[in-house]
This record gives sequence, C-alpha cells and structure tokens, in this order.
Amino acid sequence: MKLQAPSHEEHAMPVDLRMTPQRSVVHEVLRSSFDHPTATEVFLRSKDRMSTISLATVYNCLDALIEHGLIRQVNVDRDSSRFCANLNDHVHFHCEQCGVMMDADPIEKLDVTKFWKLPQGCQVTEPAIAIRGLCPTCVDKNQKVASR
Amino acid sequence: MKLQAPSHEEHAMPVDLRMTPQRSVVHEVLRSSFDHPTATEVFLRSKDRMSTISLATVYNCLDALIEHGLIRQVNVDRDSSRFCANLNDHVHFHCEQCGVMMDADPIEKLDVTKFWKLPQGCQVTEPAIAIRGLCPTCVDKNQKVASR
DNA sequence: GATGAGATCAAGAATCATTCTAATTCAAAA
DNA sequence: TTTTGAATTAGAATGATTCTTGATCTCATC
Repeated sequence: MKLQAPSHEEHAMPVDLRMTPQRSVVHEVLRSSFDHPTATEVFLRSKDRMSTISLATVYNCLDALIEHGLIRQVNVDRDSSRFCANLNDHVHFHCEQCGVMMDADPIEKLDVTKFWKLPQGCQVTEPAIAIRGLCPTCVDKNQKVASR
Repeated sequence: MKLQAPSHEEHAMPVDLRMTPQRSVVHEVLRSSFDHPTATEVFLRSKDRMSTISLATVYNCLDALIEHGLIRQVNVDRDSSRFCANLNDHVHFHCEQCGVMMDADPIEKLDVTKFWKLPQGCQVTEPAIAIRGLCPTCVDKNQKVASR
C-alpha cells in the first residue's frame, strides 16, 4: 500500500517514505554531522534526541533513508560503514592514521574508460573512489614527532 | 632474528619471508586463480593441495604474503576481502550482479588533485578505485531476460 | 647429531558489525 | 472504530576475521 503519492521516476530523490519520528531523528543527526559517523555513532547521537531508539531501528532507518536517496553509505576497506547526508556529487578522503573522513568536491568529471582498459563488454555504473592519505592534523602531528 | 638477508628497502617486493609449505601452497593457489577468491575460497583450494591446512593458517599466510608484497588484498564495500596475485599496477572492475571481479590495466596515471578538491593540507597516499558495473555475462543475461 | 629460541601452525574461542526473527506498536484507509 | 500492512524493538543469529594458546618446526650454534 502506497502511503503517499509515488515519486516521479525521473527524479533522483524519491520522496514516498513515511517520515516516522525515528527516521527524522536519524536523518537530522546525519544532517548535523560532518564526520561521517558509523551506525553505532549515529545510534548514540540519536539517543540524545530520542532515548528509546534502538540500534536495530537505527539500522532500519539508515537502510530506508539510503533506499530513498536521502543519505549515502560510505565504505572504506572493511571498516564499519559510515553515513553521509551530503548528496552533492563528491568522493571521500580517508585518513589512514586517524580514520577521519572528509568530503572532496569534483573539479571535473572522471571518465574511467580514459584511464583504465576495462574488460570487453563491461557496462560501467559508477566508479567507487576513496582517496587515502593523511589529514592535515595527522601531517602536523607526525612533523612534531619527527622533529623531536 | 633475521632468517635471511634483509631485502633492499628500495625494492617493492621484500623477500625476507620464510617460505613454508603452507605459504607456498597459498601463494600458488592465488597465482593460479584469476577470480580473486575470498579467504574461505583460498582455504578450500589450498586443501586440495594440502589437506591438513587450516583456515587460521590460510589467514596467517595471506597476512604474511600481503605484508611482504607478494599478493594484494582487494576490498569492495564490506564484502569479504578478496586476494590477488597480480602485482602490476591495476584497479578492479566489480560486477554488481554476480560479484565477479576483474582486473583493469591503467592507460595513464590518474592525478586525483586534477579531479577533486582535497581539503587543505592533506597528503595523498593513493587513490583506492573500484569500478562498478555489469560484467559481459550479466549484460547478456539481462538482455535475454528483457527480450522475452 | 643435539639443543634452544623464536617463528609458524592449528583448533577453537572471541569479537564485532550487521542481519534476522518474532512480538508489539503504530498509522492510515476503510 | 476496525483492519491491515508497515515500523519498531530486543535479542538471537550470522559470518568474516582476529585472538589465544599450546604444539610443532627451523635454523644457528654447540
């Protein structure tokens, strides 16, 4: 049973999602977080706003929000998934030392077929790009240690 | 205690690793596999050559081989890690439908700073790139289903 | 060849993120 | 108000990986 009018298929962001209090809280937590929290971190922050919410519900809400294009899931290696409410086209910079994750906005569109020879007959959906390195804080930290 | 002469630091592939029968088997399994098997798959294939080998040992051997640069670990999302004996510079194409993973060789080097605005002060180590899409087999399969 | 120290191996327990299950609650349509 | 399917919840289950511990092996030296 559809609870709201179905979204237009051609839109990137469907809206036929029942906005329950729990889903609102999870969404709001992510929209006010800039550090790409894990599910457990989202759960802890959600509890501040709704003390009865459970971890299972947070997982359910994250799934629903992802499915409806309201948030994005970010994976780097096999670390816990992280979540992100920035829907603009962007990739993630991941600090190998402290694990912090930062958004990096595109300058120009990458055509993967210009850079890699794909096996004959493949259909590309999307490249998954994570840029690894050291964040400014860790670069500083290492310099101080090195100069002692 | 060093068991063999230390490798030259400037070489990409250190060799001071004791090549035990178990490590040889795991390495050989990977060198003769072109499908990027998971640890469990490596374990099953290794048992054909050495029936007494354990999963724990396969994990230990994989770690040792990675640490010494003889194989590479490949992660896509939070799926089980896969392993790869192709040491040439390459990225991975991952089929979203059947999960198969294929190597894609580079045409030219990608300078990530040309394509994305990194946060001020970041030091880039390496981009982690996985290209998602449909493999030729799944493209075919879908066409047949669609044309019925 | 025997010995000792450290490396490696193996089995099973432990961990941890995530998913599943089943019972309960809720919200919108009839 | 009743019905019906969806959402929530707590806790169990899953599954990949890591840890622990004791046994075994290897090499350098005696």
